[in-house]
Formats: sequence, structure tokens, C-alpha cells
Amino acid sequence: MVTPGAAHAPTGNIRLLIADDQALVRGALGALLSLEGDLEVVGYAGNGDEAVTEAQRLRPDVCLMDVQMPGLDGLEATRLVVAACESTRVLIVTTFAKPGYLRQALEAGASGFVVKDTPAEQLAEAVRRVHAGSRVVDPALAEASLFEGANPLSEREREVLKYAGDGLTAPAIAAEVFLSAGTVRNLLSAAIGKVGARNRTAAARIAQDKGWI
Amino acid sequence: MVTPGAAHAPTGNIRLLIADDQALVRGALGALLSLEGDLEVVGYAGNGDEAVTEAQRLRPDVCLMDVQMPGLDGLEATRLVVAACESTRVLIVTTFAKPGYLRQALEAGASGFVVKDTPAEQLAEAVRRVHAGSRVVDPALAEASLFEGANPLSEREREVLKYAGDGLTAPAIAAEVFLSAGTVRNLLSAAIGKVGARNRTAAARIAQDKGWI
DNA sequence: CCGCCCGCATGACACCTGTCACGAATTCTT
DNA sequence: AAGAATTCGTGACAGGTGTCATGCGGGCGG
Repeated sequence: MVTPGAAHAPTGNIRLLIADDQALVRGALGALLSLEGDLEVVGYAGNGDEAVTEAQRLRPDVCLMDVQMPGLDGLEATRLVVAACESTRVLIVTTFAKPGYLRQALEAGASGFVVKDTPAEQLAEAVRRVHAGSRVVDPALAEASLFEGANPLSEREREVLKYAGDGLTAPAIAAEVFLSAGTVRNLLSAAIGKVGARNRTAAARIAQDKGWI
Repeated sequence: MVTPGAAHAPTGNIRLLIADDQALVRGALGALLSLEGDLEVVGYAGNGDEAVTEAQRLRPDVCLMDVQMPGLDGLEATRLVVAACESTRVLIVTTFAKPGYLRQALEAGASGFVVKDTPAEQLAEAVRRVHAGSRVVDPALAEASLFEGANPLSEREREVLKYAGDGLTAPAIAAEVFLSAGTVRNLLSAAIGKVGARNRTAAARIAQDKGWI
């Protein structure tokens, strides 16, 4: 019998926190997982900051975390959740199978990585395996991550390449990052070379696809 | 009592088809909507072609349709479903609140347009209202669509701008679309002017954000 | 203390981009 | 049938891009 008011009622259920910036997806995932008898959704978060706050408050067994969220992104939120809640394991649930994302997720301490192409039936199983201490990662994605996951760009190169991808000129980027236009062009040129593109627009697209920016 | 084998059992339930290229999202939406006593998910589709085929086979009351799907996109699929199945209403359920998407969706015959930021509780209600013959559109998005939804770009301009957004040079684009490099530059210049950007990269980004490409 | 490395900056050069004017061919409207 | 509009193409010019060499200052390691 469950003791009323117990901080963590020893019901045997796996307690879940779901973090996704899209309310519909968040709610739908909650509905899906609640159908499983042994899974219990105890909280929701709409962005990275909320995810950290709610994880600290609720101490869920598993936190399902999207990557691209406004403000604090899911990778940084993962790092903070893992650091603050020893008993909480993080399962990344993301739209894009980007090698860079997987690598960063594992470096941040995530226990699993699932893309939204995965059949719905497999999500509950992934949650259970993560809770049991297993790693859950698509093998093909893991292999891609080994070769492509490592980000070849420096912090500054990533910074200027993001702006270039939005169409800003070198002088405009220079104003944003407080460097000279010539330095920005040198950084862009280096980034273009590392990514193997023919210009800054293509470089930004490739880096984004790989999860490097 | 339901007659066994009846093509459309007269149960009073609203029969749904869910089209989304992400299996997890598709399944989760199905789980969410199945919780409602009067809604019945009768089929799923992972792309636009499947959506059309399944709609013709199942004759659902409402089809939930994502926009960005591989192959036939959700807007074109909507057009075909509406043309082929008189009794099926289409509710667009998409990630991006792009004015151009809304306009194209309504032009394609969609009865509703919901973004995935919407609270999960409102989805079932939106389905019921669409089924009842109502239009379901966020008023703010409708207003934005009036001013920004109309695509100012010609067919050719859209075509070359997409390539430019991926970083292709004018000669490379010319090879893809079978025009001269000079013509491509003229088309890009016209598109840049219409969109109000300072270069092709920014123009591609703006057009994509507005749902024009 | 010295040498090396890294980040930032400048300048030069070749090439690409964006704009504009003009013309030819095709299509559409009157 | 004729005129207008649209699409495509060419050429010229100014500005932006990408590459490369070089130099300076600060930090780090020996």
C-alpha cells in the first residue's frame, strides 16, 4: 500500500518528465506513454530552463528531452539535469538525426538518443532500457557520429557561420561579434575549408545538417 | 449494435487518418486522440502519397495532415484528398506557423490549420469543429497570411532561390534548371528585390520562413 | 626569459555576385 | 493580325567574397 505523502511512492512505476517546446507533441507523447502500465508522466516542460527546474523539483526517473528548444537548448539542459539529479537519466527525443547532436548528447551525459522517425511502440521500450541503465542509441547513427560527429569548427567559426547562414555580410557579422570584417572573412574561409564547402552558404547548411551549428 | 463487416459502421465516431512523416509523432497523436471517446483513428500515413491512397481507401471523416513530408508534400496531398474524397475534411497539423503555408493550405481546400505549439487538449476540439463544418484557423496567423501569405515569387524564382539557399553557385544552379548562368543571376536578383533582402542567402531564409519556398 | 602557438588584423588579388540596360523569341490579349 | 507582356540571354560595371601572405600581441610551456 502506498504511504500517503511519500516523496517517491514505491509503486514501481517509472516516473517521467517530458521536455519539448511544442505543446501538441509534448501532450501527445504524454498520452502515448501513459498507456503503458508501468510508466507515469509526472511533469512537462516547454523549454530547457523549465526542464532543469522541473527535473530538480520532481526527480523523475527518466527525462525525455528534445534538442532544439528556445533559450537553453536540450543539450545544455541535459548537462545541467545530469549534474543536478543523480537519479535522473536523460533520453534525447529529437527530430533530426544529426551526428553532431548525438555526440554532444552523449558528452552531455544523455543515456539514450531516439529520433522521431522511430516507431511509437519502441519509445516505451527505450524508456525502460534507459531506466534499467542501458544505453539506447541507433547503431547506424552511432557509427555516423564517430566519423562526422566531431565538430571541426572553433567557437568563433561556429559563431560567424551561423550569421552567414542567415545571409549577413561580413561587415554586418563583424558588428555583431565585435571583430573586423577581415577577421570575419578569414574565419569564414577557414570554416568553409574545414566543412569542405564551396562557399559560406553551403558551409552553413552542411554544418547545420551535421549538428555542428 | 455494430453490424460486423459494415464498410462504415454507424457508431457515430469521427473516423481519423493521421499523416505525418515522423512515426513517433504519428503514433503519439494517435494515442492522444484515441483517448477521446468519440474519435477513432482508422489509419496512418507516413508521406503524402500514402495519405492520398489511404484516404481513398478508408474514407475518413477527418484527415490530420503534416505539411513537410518527403515526396508529395502535405499541401499537394491535401488538394488531392479533397478532390478525391468529398466527405473527408483536412486539418493541417504542422510545426511551422508560416503565413505562406496557411494560404496555400486554404487554397488547397484544407478546413483547418493547427500548429504544433497548440495545447494538446485543443486538438480533439479542433478535429470536432472541422468535422462539424467549421473553419479552424488561428486568427493571428490568418491576419499574417493576408499580408504575407501571398507568394511574390514566380515559379522560376522559387526554383533558383531554393538552390541558392543550399549554397549552389549561379553556374551550378544553371546546370540544374537548364538556364544560362546570367538568367539565373537575373532571377535571383529579382527574387532578392521582391523579398527585400540584401543577398540570395538572406532571401532564401526569409522566403523559407514565410513559407514561399 | 625565450620561443612557439593562437587569435586577431590588414592588405592584395582573382573571382563571384548583384544590378542594370538592352535585345530576341515566345506567349497572351485585344 | 498586331501589340503588349513575359521569359530568357548577354554584356558591362561596381561591390562583395574567398584565399593567401604577413604582422602584432598575448598566453603558455620549456
